[in-house]
Amino acid sequence: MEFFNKVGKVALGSRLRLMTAIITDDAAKIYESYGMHFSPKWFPVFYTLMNEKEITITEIATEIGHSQPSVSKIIQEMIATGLVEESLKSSDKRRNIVGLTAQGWEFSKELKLQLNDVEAAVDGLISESSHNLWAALEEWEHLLEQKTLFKRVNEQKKLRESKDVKIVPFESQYLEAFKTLNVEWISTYFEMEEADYKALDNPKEYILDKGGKIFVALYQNEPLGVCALIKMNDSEFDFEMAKMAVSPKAQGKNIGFLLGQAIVNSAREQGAKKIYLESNTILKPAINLYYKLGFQKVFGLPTPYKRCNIQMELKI
Amino acid sequence: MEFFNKVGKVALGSRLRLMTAIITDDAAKIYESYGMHFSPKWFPVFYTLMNEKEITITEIATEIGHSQPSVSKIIQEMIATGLVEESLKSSDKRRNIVGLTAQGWEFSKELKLQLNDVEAAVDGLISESSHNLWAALEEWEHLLEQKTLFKRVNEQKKLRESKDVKIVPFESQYLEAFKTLNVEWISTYFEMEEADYKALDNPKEYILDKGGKIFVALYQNEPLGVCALIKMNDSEFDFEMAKMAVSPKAQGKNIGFLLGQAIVNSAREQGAKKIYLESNTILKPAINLYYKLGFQKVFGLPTPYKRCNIQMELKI
DNA sequence: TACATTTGCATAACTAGTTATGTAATTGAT
DNA sequence: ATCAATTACATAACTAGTTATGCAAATGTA
Repeated sequence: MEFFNKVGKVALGSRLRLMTAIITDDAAKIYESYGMHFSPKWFPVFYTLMNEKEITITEIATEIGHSQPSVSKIIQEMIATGLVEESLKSSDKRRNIVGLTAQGWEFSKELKLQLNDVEAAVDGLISESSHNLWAALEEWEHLLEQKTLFKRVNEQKKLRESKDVKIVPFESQYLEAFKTLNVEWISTYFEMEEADYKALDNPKEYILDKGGKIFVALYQNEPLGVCALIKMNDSEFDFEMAKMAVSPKAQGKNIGFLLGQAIVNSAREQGAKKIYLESNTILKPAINLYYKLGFQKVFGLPTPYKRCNIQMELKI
Repeated sequence: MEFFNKVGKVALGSRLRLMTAIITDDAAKIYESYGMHFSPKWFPVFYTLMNEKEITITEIATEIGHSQPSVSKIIQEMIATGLVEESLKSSDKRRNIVGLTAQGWEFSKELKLQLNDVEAAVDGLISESSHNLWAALEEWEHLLEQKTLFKRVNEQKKLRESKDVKIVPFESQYLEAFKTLNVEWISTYFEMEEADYKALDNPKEYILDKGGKIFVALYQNEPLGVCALIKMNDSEFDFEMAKMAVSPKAQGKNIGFLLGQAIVNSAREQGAKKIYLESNTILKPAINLYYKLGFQKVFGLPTPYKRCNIQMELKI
């Protein structure tokens, strides 16, 4: 298909569907040419019955990776042709234990011959090709089980968008953003407190003039994230990371991580030994982010905030 | 899937279907996470419209390898969401020329970003795997175009069944088979002639005693094919291959070829220089077989048979 | 110029799967 | 012992494709 070369690998799904159609169409012809009245879609179920002798419908479904209704329908069709019988001995009347009939067993002998031929043909195809389709499918099942395509694409998205994020030092034009972004999330999850208003209304006095820093994340030149590095009173070398806020509409762009990195780098440049932070465990993505940045839980330090129920520290 | 390892490569179709389902399920999630109201199945059509600007439904169908009704339905769905408009200028009123709306073009910009992410994710998967699924699919499309799976399986069947075919010299117990197998095909396509009855009723006198041979093909100990090598009157070293007959129920087991080989080998052992045969061009599989055995057309020799319209010869 | 054939498309009916739902039988918890 | 929860299954309704069919428009041909 010329089309696939044009579109590129995003059409993987379409290409797979086409190949599936080609193969199953031929499968139907193959059964016919062997004089077998057998639908290709019956195969996984029939094969399972050949090996398991007696088994319930749900067991077959999990074995072959189909839905239970799918197996249910297939079994009904095979009963109609006389290959399978149902309601075999079971004390549990919900369960429908099915197995092959004498005719089914007879048929399985013919089927085995055909399977050998098909297997040989597929092996031939594999040996003629330099890329092993069968092995590739097996490998992809594995890789996608470990991390879905969805997750992989989202990682790419984050990566791309984080390239458009610029972390810049605070300027007076970002005064409003610094306050509104913080008020937004704090008042969503908690109540604004006295200490919040102090820092958000007067960042110059409470943060910058005391030797702290504020960083702003710009996405397409709009300030969508902020975070402060505040010098702690007790020690020359201790800082607090606080007032991190990212706009909900900019979530998933890695902004939190980039701000955190900027904070840590800045602290390091200033010769910091420790960075401390306070948070609340209901903010799960934030806590995960802090761990990712290298923070560890600590206990028992005093705090002015009611909402604080977890304290963390990063030793530099 | 444990199942596929048990079953082996005959389940290729099932495995492909499962992988297709996994990929398209994730595709739907991906569009959703980008905030796009877009169904994955629309993609090939939409992509074509992005590149072709204006195009008819049938043209799209051939381009992307779908059926025309499939494209017809997809276009209707996309018109309903406002991405596509139809009935664009055309003097031919049967044709429905479709193209993207302004909204469609707007959407295509977003889509391109997403496509980059997907392509990067798929490339990532390919580089993580040792078997390239994308390349394998492309290769298989090619290989199956050249020779379908159906044909490949049939070749394997022939190969297997020809192993169960034994070619043995004539014995008196095969007298009846020699006649009935020949009468069967001759009277199907032509009329029995005087010369037929002579040879079929008295093979000893007319064939064997004159230094000829008859071979019988046994499949599961049943005589299902016969063929004679007859010494020609004019020369010590010339033979005729005649009275080849294979039962219709044993077709496709390579029996004709095996009989032909036996005849040729026997002639060679007796020091033959030429083998001659007579046939009719309506018997296409037979003529093909003779070519396969190495026979070439010759012209103008006398023959007692009305049904003969082609004469062939193999020089040894 | 008339009429048969071909073309382009929509619609209907089918296929092989899915999810959602209802029901009877069994199991578990008080 | 009773009642809620779970389980096994069938059935219904949906999805994404297919082939079959019918109709109107265009083309080809005598």
